Amino acid sequence: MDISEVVRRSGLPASTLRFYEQKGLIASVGRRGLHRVFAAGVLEQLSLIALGRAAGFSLDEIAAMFGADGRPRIERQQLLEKADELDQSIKQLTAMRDGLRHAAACPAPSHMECPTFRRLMGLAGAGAFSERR
Amino acid sequence: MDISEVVRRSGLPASTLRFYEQKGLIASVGRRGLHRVFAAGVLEQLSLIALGRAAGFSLDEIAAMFGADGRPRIERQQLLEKADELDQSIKQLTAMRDGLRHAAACPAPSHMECPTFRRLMGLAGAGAFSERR
DNA sequence: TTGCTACTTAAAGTCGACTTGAGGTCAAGG
DNA sequence: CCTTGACCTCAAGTCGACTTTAAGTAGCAA
Repeated sequence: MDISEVVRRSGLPASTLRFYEQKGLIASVGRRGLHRVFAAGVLEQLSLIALGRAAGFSLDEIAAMFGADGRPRIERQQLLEKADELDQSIKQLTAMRDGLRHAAACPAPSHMECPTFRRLMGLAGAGAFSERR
Repeated sequence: MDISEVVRRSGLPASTLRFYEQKGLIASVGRRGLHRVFAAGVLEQLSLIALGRAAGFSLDEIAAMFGADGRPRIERQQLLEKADELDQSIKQLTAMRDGLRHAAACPAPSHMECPTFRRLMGLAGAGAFSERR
């Protein structure tokens, strides 16, 4: 496959593919002239990268999950840790969502008079939501 | 209050306070010599900013929520829209968390042989989790 | 009055994940 | 054979939210 086919089948721009290759996340199997040639497996690798990104791993972390052979070797421990992080995020986002919905429905003239809103503000001010995103 | 007291009571570094002032998010009530003097209300404003950030609003969006007087005027509509966005995120994160937990527990020798994991990969590769974070 | 130190400014730097631009090469179709 | 346009490289730019640095000023204790 040449790069244009990978672009077509992955939906990613060519610049991203070159960037990923430079970072060591994917590899081309060789060149035809100057042009990169990719193996079909690169599409699966790209899906895995997308999954890792969506789960919140950095590109460097994802790079570390590929062995020298290009096959993934993912520690189950790492998945569990990330799942726990996601649990934290989900809890916070849920509290935030409920707070926002309450404030939107709250009859107080200004949000500043709504105790629910103020409680959420207090939490945020105290850093209860820091270290996320 | 001088800046050091705001630092102490808000937990934010002075550089952030100056940056927020420059962005128009907060305002000092004047100067004592060169030194900024802040009104007590700035602490509440900072909490509100922290809340906005935690909910996923950008600093520019938050700035737009303050009237010229410094009092917040927040559209209920905007809160509902953000709540809906959060719902989306929560759904995706939940799916991701469950998928990771499954993969961690899955007896398949490699994650690549786990159908649940592969399904999640497929979704990610197809962009099902794009436009988040 | 001196001197310490906390404050001030403006500009530049950081971080992650890419994108963009300038300038160059070459495989393939006519 | 020649043109075309898809591909190449390397460096620099972008975005958001700050932080850092360098150089300067002034409030307050002694």
